[in-house]
Amino acid sequence: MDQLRETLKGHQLRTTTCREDVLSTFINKKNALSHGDLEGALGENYDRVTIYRTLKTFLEKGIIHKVLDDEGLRYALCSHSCSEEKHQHDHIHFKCSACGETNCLETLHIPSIQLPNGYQPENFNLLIQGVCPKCN
Amino acid sequence: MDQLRETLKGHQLRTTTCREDVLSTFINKKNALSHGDLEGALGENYDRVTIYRTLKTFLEKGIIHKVLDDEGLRYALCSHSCSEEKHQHDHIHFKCSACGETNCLETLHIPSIQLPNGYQPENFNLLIQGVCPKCN
DNA sequence: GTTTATGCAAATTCTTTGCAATACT
DNA sequence: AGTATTGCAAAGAATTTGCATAAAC
Repeated sequence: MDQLRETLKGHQLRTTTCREDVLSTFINKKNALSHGDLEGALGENYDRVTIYRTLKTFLEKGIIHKVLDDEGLRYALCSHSCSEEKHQHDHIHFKCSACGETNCLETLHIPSIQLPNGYQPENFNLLIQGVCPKCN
Repeated sequence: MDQLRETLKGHQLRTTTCREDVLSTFINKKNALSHGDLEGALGENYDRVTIYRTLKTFLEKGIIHKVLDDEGLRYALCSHSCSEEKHQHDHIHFKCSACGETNCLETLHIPSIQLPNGYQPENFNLLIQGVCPKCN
């Protein structure tokens, strides 16, 4: 896929098979993935450590972002044009208590909230837990 | 403090010095605390494992709840009357990027959000990152 | 040819489990 | 006395680091 190479180049990253595979896994399964999920998906192809480092690199370059819930840490693709400098910061994640999947609801945004005096908000992160359409 | 004993009894827990100390640490420092924070605060008085178990117990009994941000897992006191059965589920947490503290904004609640069809929400968890009044 | 990424081994850190001794009611 | 909690040791996960080899540009 040249799509993948483009994305990597666009973030000043060398094209390697591991990075391509990790990236395409995120694109195919559209939900948030943990390190373990990736390890499972990519089988024995890559070292555990390499996956850790790939995730770290992708985070730093703004290709993915962290998603947290009660169970732990996951990662998901940044929607459009995040980079090292600029990040999109208005995420709503939905975690299904039935199937366990976590997805970004990109079309929604978080309504503005009146904070008490002195609080200077910079970004918002909403996690909603419940039952998703597939399991409903 | 008899206040502490009352709280523990109220949740069907035996009074032990470790539980009292953990609970009073949460009450004194009013922000969210990680396992490591508690270990630091309580010094060498208790075993690391005991603190893990105390946190787990407090969680189960509804004395504390989990707070998540980019850095990881923390815990904070439940506002009023959470119990094993009933939990209050509408948290807004504010994490200060300057001092690193995370606090519950208990007086606020999350505005209702129109989810796409099929999503059945059960609880909401909003993390706002920015600068808190103390650091502003 | 130079720089960057990978794999392997090993070190750290985080969290859980089993069990005997201790403390609580 | 009877039951729940603690501490210690040890096991098991999760994550990080160093360094030599291999791959990308």
